[in-house]
Amino acid sequence: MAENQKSSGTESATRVTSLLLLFISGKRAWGVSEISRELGLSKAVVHRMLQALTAQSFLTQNRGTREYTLGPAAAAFGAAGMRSSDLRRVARPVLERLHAATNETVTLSSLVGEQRVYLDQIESLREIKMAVELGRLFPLNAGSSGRVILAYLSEDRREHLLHTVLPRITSHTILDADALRADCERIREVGYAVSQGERQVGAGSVAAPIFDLDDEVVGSISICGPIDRLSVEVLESMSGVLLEHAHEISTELGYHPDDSSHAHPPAGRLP
Amino acid sequence: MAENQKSSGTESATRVTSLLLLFISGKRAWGVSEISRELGLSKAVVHRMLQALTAQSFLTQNRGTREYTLGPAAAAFGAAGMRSSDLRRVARPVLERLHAATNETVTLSSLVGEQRVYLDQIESLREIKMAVELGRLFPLNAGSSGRVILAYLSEDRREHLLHTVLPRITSHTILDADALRADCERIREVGYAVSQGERQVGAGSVAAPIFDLDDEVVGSISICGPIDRLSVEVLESMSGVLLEHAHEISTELGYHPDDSSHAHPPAGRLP
DNA sequence: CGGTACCGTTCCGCTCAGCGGAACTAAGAT
DNA sequence: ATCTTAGTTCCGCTGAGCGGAACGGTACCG
Repeated sequence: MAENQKSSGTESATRVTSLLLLFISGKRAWGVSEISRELGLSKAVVHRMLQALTAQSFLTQNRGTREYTLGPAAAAFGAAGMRSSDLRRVARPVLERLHAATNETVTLSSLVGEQRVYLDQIESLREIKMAVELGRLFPLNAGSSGRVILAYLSEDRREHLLHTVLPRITSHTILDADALRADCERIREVGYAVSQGERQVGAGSVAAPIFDLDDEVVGSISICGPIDRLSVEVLESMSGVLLEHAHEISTELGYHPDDSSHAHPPAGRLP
Repeated sequence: MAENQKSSGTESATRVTSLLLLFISGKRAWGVSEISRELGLSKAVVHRMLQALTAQSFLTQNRGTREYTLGPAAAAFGAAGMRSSDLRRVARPVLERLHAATNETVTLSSLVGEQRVYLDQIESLREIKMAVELGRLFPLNAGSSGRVILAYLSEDRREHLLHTVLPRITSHTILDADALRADCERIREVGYAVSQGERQVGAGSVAAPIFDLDDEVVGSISICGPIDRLSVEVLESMSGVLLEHAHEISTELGYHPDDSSHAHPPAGRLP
């Protein structure tokens, strides 16, 4: 998790972002030494960055424990990010229809670096239902929403990710690279992913990918809920309507499957 | 607006945050040259920072216009930032009681740099009601929630702010520095601020400050609604209950008005 | 359709921001 | 009392990255 990819641009900016990203990776409060170990930077550097970010209200320091947490500027920054998210805005009405059609919780995830984040959800109206935590990062190997993104990533990025240490979330999380590779292939054949209890015990979900106008995967939508209502068979039976709705979002983002504006599936930013 | 205060910590981190903060100050999309002018940095520097931030999904670049907007990683901070706000968590139950007592919309604002942001609200149950947009930044000179913060800022910070160009939000926004100074003094005498139509036409509000354990103002709560229900007299009559609730929040944050751990109203971070 | 005025992007040599090892203090834990 | 681990501060050396200049692209002229 302490991987710093060869960054374009200035390194100092990348440091700031990776520091900030720590605070949405589960753990809320961090100390200087913890961060220094996690990012492989000297305590002095981390301390100075934390001071700067605290002065700008992006972080706040707990007087007692001396630990840092996200501050009001982070909240404002995030709210602005939500508002100006094309994906979220475009997906909202489609999610509403999907929710009406299934009466289960439906979610929207977005790719962020080599992880994903829940950008939106509409909860089921049933009494027993599932609800996810918005704004928290999850790895791509656990759960259908993540793995369907993994399956449609460019091979370079997928392989790079598969060569890192994959985190275990539940006892059902798949960690083996070969198993993941095989599953990704299966997912690409049918167009959607199904999972049970990989990210959240007692939960089942089916997810479909969303593409942008460059034909690259940018996120996914899912139907999810308690496992005793959503067996594999039920999830499979929902894949049709799910795929239709996912495709609708992609189309509105400018995706054209038959588009050949690029010669082939494009890789990075090389000419 | 292109002010860079003498920052503690590393300057490069401050640069990154001030760049990010640009994107929550109204304008959604920014180009390299615009930012370079706004922040007083060379285009080369800005370009490199933008590349780094884009690679990390904090920003995305519009292929057509080449302008940058907030990306999915930014959106991830929305929910996460809100969740980890102490102020918000502590204030929530108090806001609920205040809402029950008044049946008007009640809001929570937090100081961010020289502006404020709405962190939370509970909307009135009436049909004609007011609702604010969470996570949006507003200047301190417009509206009661902002000005009550301004009134209790340290004199240094207040004067510094009054010497900058104040933005006009509505035709009723007060811009004159002397008028603001006088109003701040009046506010400190009674402990609360009242405003009508300064930030939002047709809206009236009364606001009280919230202090932390350093006796510094960190935010405010307000009661607000349509002006024809909330005349100045009505707003004044609500100030008592408002002040009680605000005080309750401050106390839970560790505020002790009779505390003399510091000799006098403290300024900055000097020993 | 050459001229003009922007835009974003890239290059490269110089320089000072800031890195990091070390020293220090504070607070638990043993 | 001693050990461990936390956060913070200091200072001299150095390479990350600054910024002026040059370049290529696009849009709007007259």
